[in-house]
This record gives sequence, structure tokens and C-alpha cells, in this order.
Amino acid sequence: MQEFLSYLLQFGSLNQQQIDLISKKATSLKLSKDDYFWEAGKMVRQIGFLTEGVIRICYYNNKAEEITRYFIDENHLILAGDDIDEHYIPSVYLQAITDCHLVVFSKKDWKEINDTIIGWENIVQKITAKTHREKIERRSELISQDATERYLDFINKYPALLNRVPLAYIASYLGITQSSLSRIRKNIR
Amino acid sequence: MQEFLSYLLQFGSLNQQQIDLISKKATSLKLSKDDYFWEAGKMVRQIGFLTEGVIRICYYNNKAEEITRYFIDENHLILAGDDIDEHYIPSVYLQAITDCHLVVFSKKDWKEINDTIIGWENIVQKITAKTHREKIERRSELISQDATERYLDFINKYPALLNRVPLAYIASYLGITQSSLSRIRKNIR
DNA sequence: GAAATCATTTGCCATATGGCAAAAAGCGTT
DNA sequence: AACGCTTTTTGCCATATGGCAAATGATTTC
Repeated sequence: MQEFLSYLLQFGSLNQQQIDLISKKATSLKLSKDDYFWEAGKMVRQIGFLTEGVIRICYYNNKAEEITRYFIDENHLILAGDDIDEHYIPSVYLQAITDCHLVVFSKKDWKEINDTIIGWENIVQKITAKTHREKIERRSELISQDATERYLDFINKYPALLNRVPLAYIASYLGITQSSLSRIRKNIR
Repeated sequence: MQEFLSYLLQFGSLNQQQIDLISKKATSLKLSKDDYFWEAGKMVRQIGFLTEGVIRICYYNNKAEEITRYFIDENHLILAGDDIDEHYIPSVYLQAITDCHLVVFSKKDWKEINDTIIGWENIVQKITAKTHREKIERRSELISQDATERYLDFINKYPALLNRVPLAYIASYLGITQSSLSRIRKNIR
């Protein structure tokens, strides 16, 4: 919980009363490896802040291939859409890659926090904007690099993920096949 | 000018006085094909709303290759960074692909509008968030498609750009060479 | 610690894309 | 119509990546 509060305080200030409200509404959730936090097509029930573990965002394309689009690791907030969207239904899966710990809020409580704390919306907007920028930054270079450059970039930027994420997911994230990635790793050695 | 006001009103409401202020501060700018609106490394002087023409966002990678990252067409706002960042210096070039008309604001006037109109920040935030989502959406699928799929996708989503953007820029945007794209077009016919 | 399961590497060959330079096509100017 | 300029296509061959199946290596389970 403390991690989540520190995270929030990076984006705006909160008084003790507000912190108490947030703490009171928070519950904790453990996911086992391969569990889903959200599923495509099913209404989101909880907002979560990941305190331990790695989650991936994935989906199936029109050839029924499973594509991993992003990884989420510790100390990141998982938000429904961009605003507090009551009826948000994701089109992607959020799946635990490792066992995970999260601080979670029901949508109802999240809404209550939003309605009670002045400035909360602003904090959430800042978090959303930062998350967007990171996504854009992460993915925008990929297309103009060859697979080796993409992989080298990946291990530079996300060394912590390297040993916790199966090769197949990294390959999919980088837009190549697992065997190609395996060969690339051999060449780099 | 009217286009810009309609655009703004999609994101929030403005009274007549506010509209007058915005109109008073707006000036118009014409760019000829190949002119730059922003240059990497040079402080941004103006915020612009594109009313006619196409602009591309491009940069040079570490192999001195010119990469086109996005296209901007009519009725889109070109913002400095995400907030009104006084000292924003872009790392990319914004170059007119065709002759362009813009409604522009000096940074000083833009700031004055921001300080005067209550709710302006909120409007800008919404525009920023929408722009972000579009960028993410545009680029995130690219990596897991082959070049033909990427091109077909492009002509589906941006048919209006097809005949106004030189092939070389589209190829760069799609992460392939111009000759590969030319061959792909031959195969599609 | 053997068996079962899952993750990674490898071999073999097919296909996609790149690199470079020349040819062809398109376009505005005279 | 002829010229110069830019854009697009093509030829030839090299390299990168994919597809599939088998082999190896790592991890979990009993």
C-alpha cells in the first residue's frame, strides 16, 4: 500500500484524510502465474496497482495468433480506459506472467474516491498522460529497427524483465518469432 | 478559424467572450511544401492548428536515415509537448508535405489564453489524450504485421493521405524501403 | 531422482525484405 | 514537343526472418 501512496504523491499532493480514504478502500489481490486480471470482452471489475510481479497485455489477431503488446511491472497503475469509465470493457487480456501482488479497488470505491478527493481527477490524468507517453515511446521506434536492434533496445530499457518473461512473449512483443529471437541471442553472444 | 473553433467546441464549451479572445490572438500561416513548422533542437515559437495540407513528423536515426513517424492532416492541433511547456524543444522535425494553411498562436498568446479561459487546460488535456490514443492505436499494430498488411491497413485508415504523400514517406512510416513498397503495390494490383 | 511438462535452441529450407543502380514514368517549364 | 527534375518501378542478388519439427535443456511433480 505504501508503494501506491508514494506513487500517487509523485503526481499531486494528498492530505492525511485523503490518504486514509484511499487506504481504507484498498484491498489486496494475489494472482498466480497465468491468471488473468482482465479479460477481453468482460467488464472490468477492479482497478489495480501492481506491487509485485509482471503482467502482460495481449490479444489475438485475425489469424488467431497471440500477440503480446506491452509488459507492466512493479509500481504501475492499471487503469480502465482513460477516464473512470463505468462500463469499460477491454479488448485485450491482462495476464500475470509471474505470481503477482496488487493493490486493488472496486470500480465503485474508485468512483467514490474520485468523487470525494478534489484534485484526484487531475492526478489520474497525469498518470494517464505519462502512461501514454511511455507506450508511444516504447513502441514507436520498433518499426524502423531490425530485429537485433529491437532486442538490444529491449534489454537495455527493460533489463529487469529479461529474466522474468518467457522468450516467446518477448519475441511476440518485438514482432518476431521465438526461433528468430533465439538465433539473434546466439549471434549476440 | 471557424474550423479551429468547431474543433475546440468538441472538447468543451466556450462562451462568446472566450471565442473572441481566441479569435483575436489567432494569426494565419502558410507553409510551402517542404518548409518546416518545427525543427529539432530549436525552441518552438508557435502552436498551430492545421486547416489545409499535410505535415509529417520525422527525425534522423543513429544511422542518419530519415524516418517519418507520423502524418498530420487537416483539423488537427499541433501542441508543444503535452502541457503548455514554455521551453519545449522538439527532437523531431515537422515538415510540410504539401502547401499548408495553419491557424497559429504565439506561445505568449497561447499562455495568455490558458491563463484567461477557465477550463482551457481541461480542453487541452482532452485533446492531448485523444492525440495520444490515436498515436498508440496507429502504431501499435504495425510490428506484428507483415509489410503488405501494414500497407493495406494504411490505405484503409488514411485513404486521403495516399495521393498526397510521396511513396518514400509512406514506406518509411511503414518501416520498409521505398522499393519494397513499390513491389508490394505491384503485387496488390 | 525419474517422469512429465514446459521453455529454448537448432536444422533445414522457403519466403520476405533490403541494397544499389538503372530504367521508366510523371510533371512542370519553356 | 523537348528538357530537366522528381517520383516510382524494376532487375539482380544478398541478407533477414519465418515455418515447422525435432532435439536439447530446465523445471516441476510425484
